[in-house]
Amino acid sequence: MAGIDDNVAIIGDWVPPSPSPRAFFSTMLGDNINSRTIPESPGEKRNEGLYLGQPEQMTSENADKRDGAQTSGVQLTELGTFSEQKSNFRGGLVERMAARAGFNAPRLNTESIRPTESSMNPEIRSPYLTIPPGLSPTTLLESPVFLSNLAQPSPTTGKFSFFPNGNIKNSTVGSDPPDKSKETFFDRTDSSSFAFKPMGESGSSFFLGGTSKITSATFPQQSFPSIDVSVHSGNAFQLHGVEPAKAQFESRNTLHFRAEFSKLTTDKDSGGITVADKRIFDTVGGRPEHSSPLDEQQDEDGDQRASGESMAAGGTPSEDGYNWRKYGQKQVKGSEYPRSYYKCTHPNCPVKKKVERSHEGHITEIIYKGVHNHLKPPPNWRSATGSMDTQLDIPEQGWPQIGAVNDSGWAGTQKGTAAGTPDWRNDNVEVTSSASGGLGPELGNPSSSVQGQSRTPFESADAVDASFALSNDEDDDRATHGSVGYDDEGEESESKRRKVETYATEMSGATRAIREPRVVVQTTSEVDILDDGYRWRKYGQKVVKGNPNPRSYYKCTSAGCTVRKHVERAWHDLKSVITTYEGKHNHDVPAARNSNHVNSGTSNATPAQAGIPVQTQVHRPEASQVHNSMTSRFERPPAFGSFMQQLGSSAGFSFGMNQPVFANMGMAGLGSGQPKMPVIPIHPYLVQQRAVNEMGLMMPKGEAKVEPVAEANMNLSSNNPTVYQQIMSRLPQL
DNA sequence: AGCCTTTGACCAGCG
DNA sequence: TCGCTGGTCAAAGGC
Repeated sequence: MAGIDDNVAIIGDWVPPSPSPRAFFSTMLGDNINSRTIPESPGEKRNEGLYLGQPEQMTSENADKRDGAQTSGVQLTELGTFSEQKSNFRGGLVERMAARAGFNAPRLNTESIRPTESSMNPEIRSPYLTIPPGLSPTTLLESPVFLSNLAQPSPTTGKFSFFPNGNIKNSTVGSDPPDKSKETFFDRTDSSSFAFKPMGESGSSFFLGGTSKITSATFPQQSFPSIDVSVHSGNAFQLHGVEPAKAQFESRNTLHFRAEFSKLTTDKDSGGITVADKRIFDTVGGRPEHSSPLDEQQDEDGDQRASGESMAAGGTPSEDGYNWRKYGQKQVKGSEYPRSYYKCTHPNCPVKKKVERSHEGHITEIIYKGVHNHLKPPPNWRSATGSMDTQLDIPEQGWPQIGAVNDSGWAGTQKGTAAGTPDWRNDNVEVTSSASGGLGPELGNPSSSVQGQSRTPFESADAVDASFALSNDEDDDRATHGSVGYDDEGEESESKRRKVETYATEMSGATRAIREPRVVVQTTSEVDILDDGYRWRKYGQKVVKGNPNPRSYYKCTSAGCTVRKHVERAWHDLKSVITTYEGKHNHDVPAARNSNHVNSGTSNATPAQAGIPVQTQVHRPEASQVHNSMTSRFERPPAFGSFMQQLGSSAGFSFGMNQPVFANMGMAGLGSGQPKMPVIPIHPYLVQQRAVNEMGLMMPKGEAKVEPVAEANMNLSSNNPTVYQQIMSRLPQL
């Protein structure tokens, strides 16, 4: 298989571990991608191909710039070269990681890899998943591209939805001329083999492409969609499939969706794939937009855009099924487009979302925050997305929370991992596990503050990344950030611990004045403890200097409860999410969540029990004071498991959740002895994110990453045609 | 009348 | 303390 080193290197470099593209493809193709080399010349289009996922590229405007007509397997083939390129870019960290991991990590020069236009521009943000009007973010995540996601509800709706129209077939992104390797790849790819036909329309095919795209490539047995998704949600994440560019996984209660769907046709002459159609889905809007160079002129882009825009702006129910009220708009620094702020119109619903829209009306980024505490509006209010309602809106039963991972949903996956399947996730279940079960026991002890760390792929076996720290100290965030990072390897643990202890939260002045007990929870995984069983209302978000990742501030919504927390991801340790609790306890975890622990299966087990390496460090006894019980808090919300089960049952397919996607996928280069990919924790919203995680696409936002296409999903379809079909048939019609 | 968008002002965190 | 920045508020207006 692909060299482990490469994998490791990539993984290490990319904080969020994910199967290396090379390994992945190697496995899939049955060929050693490593052997394939492509002449590199920075600035060449081939780079673009690699970064199909780039945000800008995904946009129609960018599409024009590109040789969009042709795509090739360049990305795929080039994956093998990523390591080399990337190392240059972040060599230091990578090397350290590699050293830690005990292997030699090839260097990757991410810069060179990046697309010329956007990637090089720091200002440019990685493209997120753009969901077309009519498509809810949910839909996107649940799209065929993310087969694994099929079993997952939309972040906001909890429903399985599909693309309004279009099929997802094999796809490739990039404008580079195909090379042999590419040809081989694509030749082998059966464009029709992976035809994903949503109920809606059959006419068009969608491809999720690289960086800003979700590409679903068809493989003989498996299809590998490349996903470029940025999701910020309880655990935000960005996936950049093929696109080495960036997948960012932020542990926040926000979701970023930016996706571009392109229809590609195989151009054997060129040996590559031609982008026949590219569509950008606008979450807010109701329908997909055609942005591909080819179609752009023809389609009613403008009209659609306008439509979508109006829908969003108008506050009409978006695809997610909820109603939103725009309460602000601002030009955010560093963002090319204005950001609009929306609140869920439902009374007392804390959910908000931020939408950045391009001048053309394309939604370039959507960030969801919070969890709906209510059911969706009547169907008639909703768009055709066909979202499901009750399942996600489960205030009482608990919304889908991370905790339930063990259940039918992600838990299943983990179980598979635990089972010994050479699934990288297994070992890395850290967050998920810890969150789901591991944390419970550890953090559950109110009497002691605990810092649990899960191991990251990069770290040595005994090392643990996810760290949960309880700290009462007041210090500044900077300390925390430092602690989270990998900067100090050998002393990392200790250093982190110390830093964490000194972690200071900048809460509101009032809060600070009170100096209430503070609990700092740092997780390597994506779990930010957002769904710790309590209900939170986000009351602020800000980007703290020194950390590109915004910090979200939450208040406990329980009457009389003064507990607050803020969640932030360490910039240098993208896997790490720092959650700081502050305030005292006057209530228990909401009944809905307390009952029925999702974790009931493995989740109840400690991380160690679950096979998840966890380190715990006692920091502050005070932590226990936060709320009444830390245990319940850190235990996975019961809802999730139930949620997943519901999904499975309702959807008529149960495989998805428990299916060890990667195991099945046979993650190349991810042998049992290989470094493990961290599993993304499931967030309230994160069912879908989870899917992304499984794909191993999570990457730090803004970080150039070489990511394989969405393997997991692909695998699903190919390996489980029946299930796939079932799912498809059961998907709501748009 | 109700709901939403627009938009300037305000607030709070941060350096 | 001031300026910058992001997020929110709230008045005004439109549908």
